[in-house]
Amino acid sequence: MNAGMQFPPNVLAAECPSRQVLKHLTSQWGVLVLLALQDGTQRFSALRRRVGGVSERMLAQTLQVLEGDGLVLRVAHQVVPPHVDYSLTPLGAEAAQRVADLTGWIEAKLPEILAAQGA
Amino acid sequence: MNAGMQFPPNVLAAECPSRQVLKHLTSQWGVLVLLALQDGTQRFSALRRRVGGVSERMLAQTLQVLEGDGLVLRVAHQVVPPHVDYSLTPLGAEAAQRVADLTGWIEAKLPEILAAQGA
DNA sequence: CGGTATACTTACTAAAATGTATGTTCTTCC
DNA sequence: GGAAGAACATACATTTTAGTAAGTATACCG
Repeated sequence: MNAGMQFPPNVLAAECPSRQVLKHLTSQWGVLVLLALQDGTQRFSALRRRVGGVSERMLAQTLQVLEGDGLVLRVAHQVVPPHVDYSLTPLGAEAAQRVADLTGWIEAKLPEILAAQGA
Repeated sequence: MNAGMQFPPNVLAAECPSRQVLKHLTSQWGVLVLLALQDGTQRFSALRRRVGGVSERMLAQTLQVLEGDGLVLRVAHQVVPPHVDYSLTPLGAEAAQRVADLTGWIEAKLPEILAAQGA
């Protein structure tokens, strides 16, 4: 439907829109937020505590991007002080699974990788 | 062994060394190079053509980082003009598989994601 | 009453990633 | 002879990403 789009999608092609999605999913904070959300619905401040080192600004931005891709669901309860719940959409859960596979592998193989770095 | 290291490794912890590896693997060009190398040994210029949009500078830098993590093997034949072969190490092949799972998923679900973006 | 917590936004700054252009060294092709 | 190709390194400019600080409205706790 789109002008620059090609079939099938191919991330190795510079102009393919999948490239943008890839960037979102593999962004530093995108990966970690997806991972954190695997534990279930959480609110902003809880996520911030869970994802080590993320700033409020980056967390907010990352959540907006992921929401824009349909991976994260944002539910704001109209109360004061604010209460907002974030969770994975079904699509987001699938993505989170692949991301978790990758991070899980890294954690498991870290000793080997660290050893290779030393060499 | 390392000072700041913790057990078990946890990417959600800001100080964990797995964070660095994650950044290497999920870097824009890191992902695509790993993917491209799944097709087997290739030389620099071939990789450059295969990975759409990568500059010589970025490709060289990315390959060095991946080599440093023990994921990519670099073999230089001492001839002129230069001939250098790049391939995945066994460790790199495992990583590439997870990365390919993720990118494969993105390519497959791209229509859904694009639809979500429109909404 | 003063401090804390909530979920952000906005403005400004700093750091990191990336691109562009150029040089290298020699060989093959027209 | 001049151009192109190989696999980079290096210097410089630009873009993207990220961090810091401050502001917002209100309610609860002591």
